[in-house]
Amino acid sequence: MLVWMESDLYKALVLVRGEAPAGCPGASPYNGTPSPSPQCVFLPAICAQVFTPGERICTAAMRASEWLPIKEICTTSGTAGKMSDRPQSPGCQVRPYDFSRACNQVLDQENLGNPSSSFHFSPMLTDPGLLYNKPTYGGITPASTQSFFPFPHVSGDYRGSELQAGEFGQPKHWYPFAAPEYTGQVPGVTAATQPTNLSPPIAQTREQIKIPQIKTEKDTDEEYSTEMRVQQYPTSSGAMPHGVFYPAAWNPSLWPGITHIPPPGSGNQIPTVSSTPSPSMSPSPPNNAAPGPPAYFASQGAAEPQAQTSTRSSGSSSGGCSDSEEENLSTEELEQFAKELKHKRITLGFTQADVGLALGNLYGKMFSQTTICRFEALQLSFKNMCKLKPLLQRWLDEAETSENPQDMYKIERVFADTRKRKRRTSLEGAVRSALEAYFIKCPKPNTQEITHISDDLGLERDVVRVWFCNRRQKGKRLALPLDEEGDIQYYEQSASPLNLAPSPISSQGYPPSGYPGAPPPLYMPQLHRPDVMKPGLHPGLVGHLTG
DNA sequence: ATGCATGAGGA
DNA sequence: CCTCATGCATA
Repeated sequence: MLVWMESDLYKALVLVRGEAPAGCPGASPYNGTPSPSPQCVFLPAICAQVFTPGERICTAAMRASEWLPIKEICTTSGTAGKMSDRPQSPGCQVRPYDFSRACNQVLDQENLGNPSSSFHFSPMLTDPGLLYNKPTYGGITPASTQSFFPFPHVSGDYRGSELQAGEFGQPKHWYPFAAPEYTGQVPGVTAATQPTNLSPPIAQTREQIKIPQIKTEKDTDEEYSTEMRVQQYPTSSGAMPHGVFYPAAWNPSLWPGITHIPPPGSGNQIPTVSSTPSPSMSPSPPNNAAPGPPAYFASQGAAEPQAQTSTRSSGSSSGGCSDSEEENLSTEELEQFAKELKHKRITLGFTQADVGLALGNLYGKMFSQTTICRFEALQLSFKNMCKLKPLLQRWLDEAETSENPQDMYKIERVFADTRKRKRRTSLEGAVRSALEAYFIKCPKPNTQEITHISDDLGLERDVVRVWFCNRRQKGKRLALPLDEEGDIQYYEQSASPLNLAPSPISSQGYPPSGYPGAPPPLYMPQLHRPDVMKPGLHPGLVGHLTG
């Protein structure tokens, strides 16, 4: 573990939340004291209060890449209340990995192709030795540190050049460095290469769309974006982008009988997650923000229709995830883990995107912020959760113990996005409502029906088709545990060809009175709830299903 | 955080 | 064509 002196903690701190609390003397980020990096600032000891135990700081005595966890000095969490994952204020970021992690590696890796400006600030690693002289890693030299990771490399076999288009061909947004304007949501690419994002302000896309209500984001009309983008990827293989590593072990089994086994005595007691800011096992403040009630584990059944309709609360998830890596998981375990992950991640100062990236670095298979987000929010299928959990678990373990968490991120890579992606269609409220209405009537329209709908709403068939696909998928994710919601309504799949009655929109200008902008209903495969619903229930019933 | 999209794999 | 996993782009 880390070896550090308490005194250091009082010497310098990082503005974890981007800002020091009001009334904190000398809270100014750059109050004259030299800081190891733009993100490390000196603050009076008194300011230690802004930190919460577990958070990481960088003392002046350390190097930019060395971050230590705050222990007891912080008992309050002044700003911990509601922080966003990403520090917003420039220069006050908590991105432990920022410099060092990049520089060390990037530089010696052939990554140079990209004269990305980001690389140029040199990380004051004047004395690298300091960074790696910890007992734990004794012997490791700075050089070797670059891609080292204590744990087993799941992917001894990076499929290096595999460069799967699917994974790497897309523009990824990722700001490994403390770019001043790191906005948090990873807007784009490094400034250096900020591409054409500058898409022409306008254009007329309407033409392709019959209805004015439909608009496409980013009006570039004709062409889908083809711009080149810079991608920053971790890489431990120099020239090789990370291959996508798929552990052969991923042996997704079908849906496990969803379980809800409250392991009574198990040390792993899991608090009831749903309702309250559950107590977290971690030492930090209660800000755990588990979004809503874990809403899934309910009907992912598609894969296994008849399996567990009303289960979800029984036996252990044997068969759950037959993944060599992970034992059988119960929903509780997953929920618990998700919360833990989120909490610790935030505590450690990592963003969801960071985690996804780190996984790529560690296992060769990276994930997007979206995926991590969904994982934390339990919005992935059970199977998927099971699959990801082991990876995240290991990341977490590593992040917690590593003294150089930055190492979890490495370099940046440049990728040219060659794929064209269809402009995202933005459906207007009324159209969405109409689709919802149709969905209620028929969650799974056939080709004809789709055509009908698309004609009716003036949408492209494909848009409609995809919408339904996504809607169904969403329905599954949103499915709430039956038990909990009691009367959740499940819309039955219209068995017969939709009598696509009147178009909610075109015929009436608005969704049928039945579902005025009704929130998405829950979609349940017929097999699950054969009898429960009938189209046309009132919106109120399904209202709670969507956020 | 989430809407729309892509693509693999499966009928 | 669907489901499912996943992600870009955006709210």
